[in-house]
Amino acid sequence: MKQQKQLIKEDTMDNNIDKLTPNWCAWKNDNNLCSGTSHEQRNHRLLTKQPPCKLKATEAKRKEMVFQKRSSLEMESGGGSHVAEMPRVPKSARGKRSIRKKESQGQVMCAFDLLATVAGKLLDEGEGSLGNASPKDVRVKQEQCDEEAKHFKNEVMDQDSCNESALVSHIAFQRPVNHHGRKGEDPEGSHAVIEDPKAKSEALDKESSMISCTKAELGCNFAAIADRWSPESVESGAFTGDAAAIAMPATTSGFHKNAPDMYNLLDPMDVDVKPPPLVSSDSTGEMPLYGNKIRRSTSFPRVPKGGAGFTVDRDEDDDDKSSGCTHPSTATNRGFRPNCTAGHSRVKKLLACKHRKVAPARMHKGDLSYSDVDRKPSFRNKKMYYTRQRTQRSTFKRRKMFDRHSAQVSEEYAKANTKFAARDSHAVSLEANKGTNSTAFQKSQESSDCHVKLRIKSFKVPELLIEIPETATVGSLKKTVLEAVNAILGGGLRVGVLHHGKKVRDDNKTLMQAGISHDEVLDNLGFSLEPNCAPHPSQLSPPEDNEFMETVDTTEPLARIAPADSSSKHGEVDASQELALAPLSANYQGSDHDFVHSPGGMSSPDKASTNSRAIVPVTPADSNAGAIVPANKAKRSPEQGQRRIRRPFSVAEVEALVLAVEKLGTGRWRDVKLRAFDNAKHRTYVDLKDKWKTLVHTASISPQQRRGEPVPQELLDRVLAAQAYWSQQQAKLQPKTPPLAEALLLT
DNA sequence: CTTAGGG
DNA sequence: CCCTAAG
Repeated sequence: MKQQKQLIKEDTMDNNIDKLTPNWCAWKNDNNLCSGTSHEQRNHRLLTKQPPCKLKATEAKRKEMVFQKRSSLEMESGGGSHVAEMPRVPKSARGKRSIRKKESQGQVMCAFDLLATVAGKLLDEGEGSLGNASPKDVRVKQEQCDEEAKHFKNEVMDQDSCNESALVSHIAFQRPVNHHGRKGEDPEGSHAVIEDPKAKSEALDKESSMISCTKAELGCNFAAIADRWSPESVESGAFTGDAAAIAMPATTSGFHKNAPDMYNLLDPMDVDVKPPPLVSSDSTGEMPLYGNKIRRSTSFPRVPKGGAGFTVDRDEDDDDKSSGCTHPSTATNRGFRPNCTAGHSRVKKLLACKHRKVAPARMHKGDLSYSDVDRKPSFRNKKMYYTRQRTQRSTFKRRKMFDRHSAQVSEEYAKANTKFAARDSHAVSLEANKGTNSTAFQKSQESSDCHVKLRIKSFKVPELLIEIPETATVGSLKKTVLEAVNAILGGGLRVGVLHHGKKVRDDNKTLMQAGISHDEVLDNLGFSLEPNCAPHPSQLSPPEDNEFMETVDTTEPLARIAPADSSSKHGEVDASQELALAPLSANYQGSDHDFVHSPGGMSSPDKASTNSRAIVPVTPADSNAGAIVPANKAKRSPEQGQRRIRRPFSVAEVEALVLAVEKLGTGRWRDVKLRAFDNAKHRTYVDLKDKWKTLVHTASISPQQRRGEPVPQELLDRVLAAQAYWSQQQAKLQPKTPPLAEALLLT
């Protein structure tokens, strides 16, 4: 056992070796054999009392490395299973190196309560920290840009550029620019016109006097607004002065099926940007404010500086049938990987969430949330995933209380509330005792057209955790904060509608049905910006919503934060940020490939190869999707003990699993995990083991008795074959029987 | 932390 | 999927 571990460590730590042997799995196998990783071997050793062969293994590893690499490659490619092993990133590199380093350097997290930020405290506090630079408050982050980091960075860049253009084109294509009234224009023009033909036609069917837009629509509108919170707009102060004006057509329904869409990260892109030019400029890759470093900010169209009114044009049929919230991993984040990665790597978002193990596990490695902080120990571990998950688990109980508490707090922070006030009545402002308030809204209603017009003066943003070198400039700090905000708004944002303090969950209800009518006192209508996590039932019930109803005019603050020097000449900051960021996305991507490729036979080669560079959303299987989402998706389960959501294995995953098991054999689930599901953070080796168990069972029962997504018989056959083979091996207890996976495969 | 198994 | 005993 020990030897095994040691060897594994070596494997993971020795970058050089890793690099020399892309196909480390192969030689690792060998090592395992030597080190007696497999049961047979272990057993054999025990039986034969063979002394551990640590040295032997190690030496063998190096000596045979080359050979192994070659032969294994041949073997794998020839064996019918095209496991295009992507160059693996040594665990050591994937882990939270940055974090580890940070810790060692006595960095301190600098948490900005966005709320406060918005409330205008940011500058005071933020700058204060910088200025006073008490070692405690400032974290110095000095990451070394090792080759891996660079590599990753490059990859990220590439991908991003692709994404960007892709996204832009997407936008351009799907959303012919619609110009709509801007705030201040006559009632007619100020209506948010939803151009969805369906909606329109349906609208006709409805009583014009009915306020029937669905909540989803409302949400979309807000998402649109949120999107406006772009650097440009902020910089220009547009956001500040411009209250977002939304007018919901009295009779716009028919978005039902799109409802889930509102949770989709793609939402922001659906916003109709007023000036077409902007879109185009974006597509050209112009990055007004941030330059290349901040890609995510350029991922979607920005609102013109003028901060002109805009409208939401929501129609896109959603490809995501899954309620964006329920399946965070799969559905929600597809479109925004870049955002997530970028934003999250540097910003630790405190997602509320009493999410249990899941959430942390899903966070990107670069993420460090409060909760994570608590688990510091884990971060030093090379095996992040496992560690994390486990840690979570083990720590979970102990931290129940804490979690609960933080969860609540976070939730509060996570909500941005909106307040509506009759147009004529000035925005109502409640005491923001908590300072958590985020939004101030004004609602203007015109009974004449039955539109409920809302004007959002400001939003509260979820709490953010920001880390920045103490050598960073104030400007960079501002920039960072802005970025953080953007990350949230752009990627992990959801809008919740509160009515009378209660969350209105049914997106298909019309406003009228929900009791939100133009002639109602809308003071009870509120909106909340929430992390784009899977909104779990539990989280939806917050009776305390009222707390969020406080209204604070945060306009000013916002403006102040945003103006960060667009020209960030703070190499340090950027560098560190990038570093932190790059590995993340790279990892993700890499894993992506890994995953996609693993299934070799199954997934079309094209797909696989293309995928690497493909736009994020393309995620084929799903396991990967899951990986992404995790980042900003804090699954919140009020009940700490919430069971993990069930994620049925896709055929692709099954194939990957089968493939891995064929090669590694049963009983080495951790390796299987590493090999085939390294990126599927939601799949633990236990899960894989269980899956295999069920697969074996499934394979042995009649097709009629099988349930769920049918697994190709071919795979099941392989399962049985592999199972048989490996059990036999185990039975034989033959130590020196190398994995005859090939044999199996060739059979 | 991993595995193996039962639930 | 969860939980736990064992190693």
